[in-house]
Amino acid sequence: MTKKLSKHYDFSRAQEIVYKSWLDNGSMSALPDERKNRYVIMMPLPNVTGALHMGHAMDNIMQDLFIRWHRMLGDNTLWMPGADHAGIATQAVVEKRLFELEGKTRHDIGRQGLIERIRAWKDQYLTRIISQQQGMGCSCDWKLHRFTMDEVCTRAVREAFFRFFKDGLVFRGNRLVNWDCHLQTAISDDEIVHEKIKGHFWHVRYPVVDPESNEPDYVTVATTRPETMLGDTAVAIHPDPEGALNEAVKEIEGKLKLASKKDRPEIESELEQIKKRFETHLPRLLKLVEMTRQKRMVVLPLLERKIPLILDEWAKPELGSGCVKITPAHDANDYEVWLKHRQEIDIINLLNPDGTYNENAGPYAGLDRFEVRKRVLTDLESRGLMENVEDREIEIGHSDRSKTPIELYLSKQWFIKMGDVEGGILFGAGTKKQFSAPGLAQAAIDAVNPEWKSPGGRHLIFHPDPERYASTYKNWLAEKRDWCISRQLWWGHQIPIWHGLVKREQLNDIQSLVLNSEGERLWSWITDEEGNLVNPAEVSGSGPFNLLVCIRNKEEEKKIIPTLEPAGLKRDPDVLDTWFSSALWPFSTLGWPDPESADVGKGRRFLGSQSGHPHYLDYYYPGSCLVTDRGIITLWVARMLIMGLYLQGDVPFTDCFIHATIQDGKGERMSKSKGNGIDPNDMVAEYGADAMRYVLCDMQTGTQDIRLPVQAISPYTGERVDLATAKHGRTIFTYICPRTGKEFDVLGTIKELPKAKVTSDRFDAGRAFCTKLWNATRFALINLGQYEYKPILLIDLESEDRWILSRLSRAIEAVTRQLKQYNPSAAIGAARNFFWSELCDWYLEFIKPRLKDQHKAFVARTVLAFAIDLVLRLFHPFVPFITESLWEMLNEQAPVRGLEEELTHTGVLISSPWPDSFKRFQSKNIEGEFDLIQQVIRSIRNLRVRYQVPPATKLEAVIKARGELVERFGHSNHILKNMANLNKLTVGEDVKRPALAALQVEGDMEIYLKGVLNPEKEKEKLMKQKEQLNRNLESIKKKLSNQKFIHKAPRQVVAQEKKRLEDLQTQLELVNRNLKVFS
RNA sequence: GGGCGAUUAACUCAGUGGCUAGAGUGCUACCUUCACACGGUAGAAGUCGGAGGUUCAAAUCCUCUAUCGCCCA
Repeated sequence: MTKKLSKHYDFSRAQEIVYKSWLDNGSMSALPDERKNRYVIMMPLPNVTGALHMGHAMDNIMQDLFIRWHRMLGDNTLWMPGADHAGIATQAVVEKRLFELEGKTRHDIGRQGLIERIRAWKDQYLTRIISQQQGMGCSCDWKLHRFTMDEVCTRAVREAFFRFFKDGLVFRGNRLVNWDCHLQTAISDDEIVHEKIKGHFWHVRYPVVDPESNEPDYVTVATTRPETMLGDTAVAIHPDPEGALNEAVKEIEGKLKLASKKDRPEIESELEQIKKRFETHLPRLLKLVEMTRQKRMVVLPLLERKIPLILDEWAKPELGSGCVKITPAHDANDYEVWLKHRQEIDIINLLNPDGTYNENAGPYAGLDRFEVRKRVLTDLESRGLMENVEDREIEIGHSDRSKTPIELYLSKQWFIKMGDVEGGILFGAGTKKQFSAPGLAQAAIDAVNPEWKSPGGRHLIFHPDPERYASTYKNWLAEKRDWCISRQLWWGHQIPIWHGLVKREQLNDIQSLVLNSEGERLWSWITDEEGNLVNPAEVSGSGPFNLLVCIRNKEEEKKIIPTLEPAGLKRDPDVLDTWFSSALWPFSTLGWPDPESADVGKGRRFLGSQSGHPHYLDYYYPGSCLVTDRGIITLWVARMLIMGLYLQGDVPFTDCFIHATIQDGKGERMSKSKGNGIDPNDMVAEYGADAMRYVLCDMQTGTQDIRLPVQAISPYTGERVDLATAKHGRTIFTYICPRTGKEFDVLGTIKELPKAKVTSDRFDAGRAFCTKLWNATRFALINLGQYEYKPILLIDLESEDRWILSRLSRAIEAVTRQLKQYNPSAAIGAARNFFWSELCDWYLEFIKPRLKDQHKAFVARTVLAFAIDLVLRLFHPFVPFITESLWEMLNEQAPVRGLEEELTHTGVLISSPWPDSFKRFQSKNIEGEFDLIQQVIRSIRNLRVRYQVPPATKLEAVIKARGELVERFGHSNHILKNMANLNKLTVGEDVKRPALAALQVEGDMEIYLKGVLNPEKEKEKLMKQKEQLNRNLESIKKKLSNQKFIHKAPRQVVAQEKKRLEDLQTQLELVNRNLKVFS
């Protein structure tokens, strides 16, 4: 059968068969058992927004690598797969499609209608995502697959929210959101496209109220959005304009000192202008500061409203007039100012949700924002309040979805309190791991402190660069900014709070309901104006009261809603931030709060205890390692830590491996929506899963970013077009085929253009590797013949066997060490280096003669089978399909492998043991000997190339070397003759230089190749060598003559240099002596 | 604007103070040798972004600077 093995690996067939066998054997199942050593990875949930791209592939393959490695190490492994409903992103995609295809908005089809559409979308993409993951070989337990909106997760979300609420950590407050006036929804920062456009900077005068004779009668403020002035509630001035100007001068002077000549004039003029301000602006600003202290006011033109002057550092004396208008409800910076001055100034919202101005805009009420701008400008002009207008490039945020300009809009949102809380917070309440910490954020910060330990004795470490990523994490958490958890969406977990104004008498009904429910099943509070929560039982007054009721679960809802709704309480329409549910992922998936009663759905694995083993939550929480991209350290990792600590009393995982971000050839982040995303399925189809995995593993070094140049396959010629250099067509998603000059699309955005597949020739290397591995194993299988294992003694081994075993042992050590250090590239590099450069390039060649020799074949076969077995194990976590296929063939040919003892295996590679390092095989002597042999063989090959002697021509060689070396060559004579294709080899200390022979000086050896000679060539070569030697000698001599080096450098380094000097001198003498011969 | 990081061969990347700075791809020459041409052998190719500093010694540490990327505002 093996003889029929094709030269190339048929990956598509192999992948299908192998994956099915893993599924059938239950090789990927996670079941609690008696093992104490577990390894748990919770998959970073892909969004159901769309299909996966190469960034996800990297993430999944890194996880699979570590899961497979730990499975082979004998750990009980769980890799939990799943997907995220991704609220905003998914709803946006579906809404966009709805509008494009049917011209409808969500309001046309209603909440239920939209949710159904999104569910259908989700089902479609979830299927696609899973097929992509299975296609690349992910060995997760699919029977555990979770979705953030399935029953198990939904229950966990409710429970978690309830606990936060009950502990007083949820509150409602104001917040500026990005408002899309067209779609009438808040949108996230990622959905804003920033564009630079040519705009204007209008300088407007605000008259001072009752100015005295020595006072200015107006202040000038500048704005790019004049219509927002209607919402101004103050004008700010820097509290210390002189100091601020001095600072500015200092800074520019500092810049000037370091500036290049070219940049100087510009900086000098800038400096000049600021210095002038001490005369032109400062007196006026100082006067205004004084007036501010006297609580003076200015008049807001058009509305004739009096607004105060305030002191705030946000006003920059070095810019504009030095004064700045404050519009808290429609500008993020101004809102910050308002927060600081909320006792002194108002906040005025001007907008209606549809983008028209409301009653606060006085005469402008009811007009659209664009119309308001026009009228405000005309009115200011006509009143002579417009000082001047500048042209200026301004940045405007547009909604990615409606393409209309974004407004900032003040709205009520729900928050979780991240800061410290008086009296601290109890973490892990009700578990065996209770502890107290000052606040949610603080607890998560503590968790990365190496000194800190959870009650379970754990903390979190980032890899591969612990400090860098921990600092990203800590810096973000240290701000302790409250977490806004509400979103004005329909797709997601609706906030389980019912609220509204309740009259005194109805309050009693609700209160009795609270009292009637059992224990802690229900919790409710009344908010006061500040958003603080008060127990209804303690409320006095006649109302109405603003009441919030949080209901813990669906069963309770049924009982309580009939009372709540008639009383005027309505469920909050908002849904929770997607990250709220994904932050619970490490335990919501395991059935928390109660695995025994978790409703897992059809065909899924039961999470309760079975066969006397603990249930999933007890057994698999806390997990081991989170594998993700650095982009979500704050959004997700930090929040998982908070949730884990707060609800379980322990970190959700002890290690966090941050892998590289994949970029395209231009250095831009890869994403499907940019058109530079590669679909892993396409690569799997073109190159095979293993080839793709091989390259991704090889690319995963320590650095943050990896460029993966992408090419489109031209639909016209089938040739590859590099997208980093290709010319764009009419949009950024279309390119011009260089051969035909015709345009094609990479995303399918323009229907009349053909769509090109995106690929990358970077994967060629992976395919080449797979072919090599395939053929090396094929070679072994062919040559094993009727091999039957018998134990052999180490004394039976030839020197090349001992050499390859020594190298193999070191390779196993290196791969294992690099995996421990989270360096997949170095790990696969060590494995490849052994396999390709040592096993294939040398050892297989060494043993070819023995394999043909009946008497010598057995030992060679034994070592060969042994080495191939271990190579397949070493490569399995990286390239699982091909290794598993080859494993099956190897088992057929040679079911038992081993040297002195049999190697154990399970029949399938996925669950066979990771190799021990066989340290006893390591020998420096034998490795040194083979270094020498390789050196000689290379020299002879080199001579052949120089004299163009075909490799097939047999030659005679003579080596002159020191006595100890001569002895070494003694027992490897046959190897040298074989590898260098010699018919005769003479080695000795005193051998004579053959008359007609080319020469290579290698260290202190002289290697002669008989039968060819060109004195000129020899001379040239030796001269070159001499030059090189002299250069090196000079630098060493210089070093050694430096007394400081002799005295200060470590003794070892000095000794090493001295030794090198000697070696080089010996070699130089040899070269010189031979030069004389040819002259 | 703040933070983090990158800049090393044509390309993609290793290399955290000490041999002549490495690998893979690509390139050049030769080789269809009975595992593999998705292969083999040999080779060419780098003033380590720039400037300054610390050190006996710098790609590596420090300062500044340029360019690019990411996160946050």
